[in-house]
Amino acid sequence: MKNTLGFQPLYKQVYEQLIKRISDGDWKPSENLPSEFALAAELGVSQGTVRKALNALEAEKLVERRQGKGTFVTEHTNEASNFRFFRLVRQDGSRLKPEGVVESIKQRAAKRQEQSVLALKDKEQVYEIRRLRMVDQTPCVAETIIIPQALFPKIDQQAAVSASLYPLYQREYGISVANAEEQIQAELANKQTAKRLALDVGTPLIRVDRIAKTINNQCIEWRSSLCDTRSFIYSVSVT
Amino acid sequence: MKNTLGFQPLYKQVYEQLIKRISDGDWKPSENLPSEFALAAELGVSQGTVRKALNALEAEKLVERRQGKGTFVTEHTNEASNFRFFRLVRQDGSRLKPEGVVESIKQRAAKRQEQSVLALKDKEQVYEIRRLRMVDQTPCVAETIIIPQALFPKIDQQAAVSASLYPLYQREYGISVANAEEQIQAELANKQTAKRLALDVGTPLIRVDRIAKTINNQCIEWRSSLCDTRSFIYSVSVT
DNA sequence: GAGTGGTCTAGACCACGCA
DNA sequence: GCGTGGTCTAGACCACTCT
Repeated sequence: MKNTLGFQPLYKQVYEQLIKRISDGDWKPSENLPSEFALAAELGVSQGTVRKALNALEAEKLVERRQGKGTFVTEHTNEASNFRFFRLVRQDGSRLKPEGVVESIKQRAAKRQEQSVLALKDKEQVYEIRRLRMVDQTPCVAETIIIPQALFPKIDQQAAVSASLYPLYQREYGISVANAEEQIQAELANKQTAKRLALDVGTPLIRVDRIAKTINNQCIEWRSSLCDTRSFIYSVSVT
Repeated sequence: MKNTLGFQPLYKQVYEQLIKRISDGDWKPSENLPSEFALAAELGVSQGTVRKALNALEAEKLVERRQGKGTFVTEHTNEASNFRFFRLVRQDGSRLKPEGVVESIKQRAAKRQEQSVLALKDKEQVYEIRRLRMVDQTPCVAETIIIPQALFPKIDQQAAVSASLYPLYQREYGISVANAEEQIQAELANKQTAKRLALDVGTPLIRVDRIAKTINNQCIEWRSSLCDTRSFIYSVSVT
């Protein structure tokens, strides 16, 4: 790893190298990476350069570093994943702990739009998961989740689909969601949605369309959530 | 600035010191900060420590650094400010350049909720600005903006209120918006909103409530935007 | 060419976690 | 007491900008 051929700064090369090895599964979630000195020796760079790469990985939440313990691949626990990706909060700003109720899981061929969003081949299979998220026994979000069958085989036989999905993706399939794009629109509850969320037809809802991506920017989930925002509010900070 | 008394790391102290001097106006927007070596000499620390502080400031978009030129206090231009804080995009993801049409600017006493959000005293005065944002001659957002009169004197006499406001705040009043919290709810267009946005009563809209803060976390604006999301979509990335 | 930030290195010392 | 990451320093060299 000399700098003679590379156009990229050394620490960037180290960064990419580490990303590759993490996504290859060289180190599992919650597993210890080698120490800074060990990585530096292995890659033939100084410890400071490795540190810069590791700090960048930490900033993107791909690893967690703890003084005295070491560097760990970020693990999606139910709490952390929920805190990071579930953006509905109470009026006072406090966070929710929603439970999931699975309505249905179907396997079918991907529709055209799903093919393009998830980069699927023609006629490729997907799972369509329909869930309700409940807070205090009251439904507040109706989700439709589309994931490629090839990436998540037999997920319809998993009992844990009612919990947070991202920990399941990571634990059972080795797929970690690294970031997501969300798009929000307003719409009215139709008859079916009204029934799912136990509210009146014509109630205004927000539709949150999320495309979730891995560390390699591969799109692995398309999730559409209809949220009743009378009790809970979608909250985000702009920096 | 020795480390004997400080509980904080040196670079953090430097960081806070620089924030203070920026918000005191020691350096104006788009003005050059001293070089790393000059700051290091002045503060009695090494250049590497100053660099760490400056990089942190850059990560929070408070300064911009350019190789060969120097470090500058971030300037809110119309384009940059719009790109950063205006989150509606077209269906294809491309960004909008909205124009503003001022409907009214009134001065009045702050209401109770405004007092608490903006940390105002009883009976303190605010401006209430009502604007429409237009794209291609079509109104898509109806805004109500509340700002303390004490911070923005005579803003009702400014011609530039129809443009992006944050550049105006910075240029005319020396107040820079550093970050914001947005909360989103769905609601139906009432008669007045329907008229403002030229759509039917009962059309579903998203209400985006934004609280904008300065570098010192002082809340300086409360903005409520009603957005027609049939043509444009609120877009945000979750990391 | 002079001055700026960007990269890379090497080494010292500190704070934390654990056996 | 050892190994980890966290801080701080000092110095070398590179890349970019301006004059």
